[in-house]
Amino acid sequence: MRSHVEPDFETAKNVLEHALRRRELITLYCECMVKYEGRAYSKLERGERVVTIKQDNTLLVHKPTGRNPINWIKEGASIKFKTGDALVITAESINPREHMMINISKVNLLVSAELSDAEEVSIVGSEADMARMIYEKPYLISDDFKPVSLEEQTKYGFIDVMGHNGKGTLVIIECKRVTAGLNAVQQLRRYVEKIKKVKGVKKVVGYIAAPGMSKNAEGMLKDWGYKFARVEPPNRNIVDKSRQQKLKKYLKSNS
Amino acid sequence: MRSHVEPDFETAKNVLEHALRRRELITLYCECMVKYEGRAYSKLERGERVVTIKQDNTLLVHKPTGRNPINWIKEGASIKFKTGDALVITAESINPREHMMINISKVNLLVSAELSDAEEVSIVGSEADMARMIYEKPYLISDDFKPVSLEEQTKYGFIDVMGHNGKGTLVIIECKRVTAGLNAVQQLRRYVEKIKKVKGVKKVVGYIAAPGMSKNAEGMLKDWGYKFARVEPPNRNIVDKSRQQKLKKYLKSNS
DNA sequence: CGTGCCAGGTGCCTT
DNA sequence: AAGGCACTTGGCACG
Repeated sequence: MRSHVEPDFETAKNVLEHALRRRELITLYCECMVKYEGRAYSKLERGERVVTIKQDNTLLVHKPTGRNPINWIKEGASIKFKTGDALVITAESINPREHMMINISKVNLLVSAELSDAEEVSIVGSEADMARMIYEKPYLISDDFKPVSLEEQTKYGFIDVMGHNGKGTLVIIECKRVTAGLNAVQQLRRYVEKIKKVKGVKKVVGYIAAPGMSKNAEGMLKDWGYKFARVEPPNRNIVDKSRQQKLKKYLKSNS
Repeated sequence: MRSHVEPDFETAKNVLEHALRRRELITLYCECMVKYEGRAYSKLERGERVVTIKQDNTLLVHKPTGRNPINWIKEGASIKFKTGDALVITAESINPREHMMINISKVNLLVSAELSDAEEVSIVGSEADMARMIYEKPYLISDDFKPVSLEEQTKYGFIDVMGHNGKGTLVIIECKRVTAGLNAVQQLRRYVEKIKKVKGVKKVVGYIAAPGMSKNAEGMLKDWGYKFARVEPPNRNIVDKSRQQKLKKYLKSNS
């Protein structure tokens, strides 16, 4: 655990190089200018930001607001430091071929430490979870739906849930965990058409299973003769409702 | 600029509340456990991470590696701190209804500062830039292409470049800055069909303009009678090549 | 590797 | 607010 307040460039460079070698996670509060070239080209004029170098050499530049880094370079970059009129950090990666340059005119704070974290996050509520739920509770689609397979691979993509109805007609289901749009319908169509061709059958029933559909998407769905089943993804928004009501009032009164 | 090494929970809570009120950017190196519920449900067991609270109350939890936060809550969350056996941070937001809880068993480092950054990043090489380039250099598509409009809005999406050929037939171009896939072709198809209907014409020429196409996408393109024009997005990979060669060797020798 | 596609996608813009 | 879509998308799984 190292912490340096307003170090000069030479000190900062030494600390940074040491921390990078030791694979420490580095956080840098600084005034900087950033240039990026690679998959695109970008320039960010001087301002105060937080630069992070992670233990896999991921490099992030964060503005004081916003969820996403304003500039970044992915893991495995080659990172170097130079001093002169400024402290300059360069990061370079191949595949994709990219280069980033951070010109730092003032280092306000520099901290670093090695973090140990073996845990992976576990998430419930993905599209796969939704498909599984439908497989287990086929009545969510219709009374006569009999699921047969999950996440079947085809050349045109993979089909979330497949099965048949009472009359032996194939049924294909495309799940979306959020409102389904035009894209979802076209995806469904691709699968239906492909399956028709491959299996040599004339009729295949196609379903969109989602919490909702956009209006245009619904129109397209009808045009092509597919169906919609309203299904909520599992474990969505189980946040306590009364607490949320109180929060709503609170935020309102403070705005 | 405040920096606290291994503060006790009570101190940390006070500092955090003060920093939050002052809208400072907070960085916290700590050992923590994270639970999230809202659009999905997730749990992350105890480990060492960096927690960031940005000046708009964006909350990020970063693992020691990887580009993206492992947990987050977007700007405008209501953030609170509690102490007891642990230091607990809760963040709550409505729309979407979400809740996050960070249970901190050890605070290794706590820093905060108010950052000032008025600059916006400027990016060159987007799809829009590509469309503009084609508009100015129509020969990139074909010798007889005459562009007329850019980013035309339609109900079924917006069309990157539109124009006609020498014979007065409408030409629609869908740009992709990376290899075009099945989705791109279906997008193009949607626009072509829509335009045919709206303008009441039988023939519309459709183009994909991209640096490349996937094999399946190419097949689909041919099936539907559309065309492909190989176009590189502007300013892509202008990184010095000889320097990259050296880097490649360097990384190889160090692996 | 490329190809396809989900993501707690995010962010932007337009109706 | 809803919808459509690009993104230096990122990330994974499968051929």
